[in-house]
Amino acid sequence: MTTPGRGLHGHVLDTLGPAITAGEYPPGSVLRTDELAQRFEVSRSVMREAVRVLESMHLVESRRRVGVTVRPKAEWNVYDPQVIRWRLAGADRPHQLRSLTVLRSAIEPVAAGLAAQHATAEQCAELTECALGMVANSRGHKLDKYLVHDIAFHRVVLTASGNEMFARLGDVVAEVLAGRTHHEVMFEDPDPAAVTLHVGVAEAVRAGDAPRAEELTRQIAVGALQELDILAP
Amino acid sequence: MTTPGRGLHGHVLDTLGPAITAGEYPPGSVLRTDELAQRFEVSRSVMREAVRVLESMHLVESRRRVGVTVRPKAEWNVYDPQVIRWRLAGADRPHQLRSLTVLRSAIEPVAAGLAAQHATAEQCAELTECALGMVANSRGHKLDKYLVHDIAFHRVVLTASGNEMFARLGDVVAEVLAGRTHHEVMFEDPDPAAVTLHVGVAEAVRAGDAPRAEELTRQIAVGALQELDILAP
DNA sequence: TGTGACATATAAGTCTGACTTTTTGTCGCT
DNA sequence: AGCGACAAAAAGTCAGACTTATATGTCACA
Repeated sequence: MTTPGRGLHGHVLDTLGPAITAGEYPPGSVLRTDELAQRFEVSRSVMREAVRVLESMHLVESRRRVGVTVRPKAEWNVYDPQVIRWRLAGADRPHQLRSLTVLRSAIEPVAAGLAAQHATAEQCAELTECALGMVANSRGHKLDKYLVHDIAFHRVVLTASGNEMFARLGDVVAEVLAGRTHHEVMFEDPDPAAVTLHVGVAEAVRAGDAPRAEELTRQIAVGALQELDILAP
Repeated sequence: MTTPGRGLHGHVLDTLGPAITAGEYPPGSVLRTDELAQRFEVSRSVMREAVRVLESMHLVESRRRVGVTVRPKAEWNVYDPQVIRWRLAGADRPHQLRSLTVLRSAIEPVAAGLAAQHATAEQCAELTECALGMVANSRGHKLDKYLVHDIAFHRVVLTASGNEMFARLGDVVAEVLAGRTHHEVMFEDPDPAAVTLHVGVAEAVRAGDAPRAEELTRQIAVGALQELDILAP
């Protein structure tokens, strides 16, 4: 997604970020800039830049005469895409995946309802195209191709909602869907009911039927929650 | 909220951040580190740290031989609390307030439903206390006191949901509520219906009645949307 | 006239060392 | 025990020199 390790400070972040978000340094742990600079074999300037970025994510706090202290998890900027990626890549993955799926279940139905009101003709076309692509790859071990269309589908819905906050969740949803397909419990072929629901959403959006688009998307969300045993089946 | 201007690089951010998020530099604009360092009368090291932070927010992109280019709005990390504050403080305020209110309307009902299932006894007590505080200050020009309890109420609900992503929206909701009271259209006294709804939510959460908590919160959300003319009355 | 290789200028990136500032812990005095 | 002065520690700041990547212009050749 984002270019990894761009520059020396990026390389440092690629190591320190995952370590912190994985809880390797408990809250209150103290790091010292000079020591870190030595450990990563970079200059203090580079290390300081890395610390500034971690600080802007509220992962750490830098105080004079004390050092760089790790903040409690409750203060982290958990919506930062970088933080989300780090957590998804580490031991926190299952927990993060659940949090995000609950978030999706709240957002996407509303987004679909708004999309039904605001989607352009072009977006409607994209949507049906995505739905068709899902149908076409819903049988016969074509999970990867299915995934591409699934991701595109949800991204279009979020974008078409016309709300910038929703739109920016496209990347997050993509990570969740990809994660589910590649690492979590995903049956050999996707649930046919889910595929049908996606087609229905595309139709509802095209027809401008907001309540129906919202309701169908809510059912998709229920399915996603059930997959992770968040909701009783 | 967050300590402003902590250190020189913080002061630079306090000026550059609002300027960029206000659209003063159109997407693609090129800034040069050295020039900025001169303008703000800081060393290049400090300026570089500031740029790194802006880069981590996806507000700018730094490339060799080119400079620091401003990214299009669609790529910004719009969930970054700092970015939200900057936008709320600038000309983008009304638009940002609308986006956030729509976000709230999607999240909070679900959060309330979850809170009804997961809230501790202590959280239930806090909630009723907040609701009572709202009732007590709902008449007679006590908007500021009312606001305090209103903010606390929504923060408790979001926290009690047990979802970390929801919980972290507490600050955002606080900003929206404060913004509505202080700058936007807010009648002399809060809508009595809204107050009643809050009391109802507190009761529903205490009773563990998730559907009711969700539905009542949804009605609160509808009210908030109507206030901003997002929803037809 | 167009195209490819090459040279050059430019701005970010990096490193180092010296200095400043703030904060905290400690020690001695009352 | 309380209080104030002092010293140490770590981040913060700055200046300057050097490195590296790369966009762009130039020139020879087809």
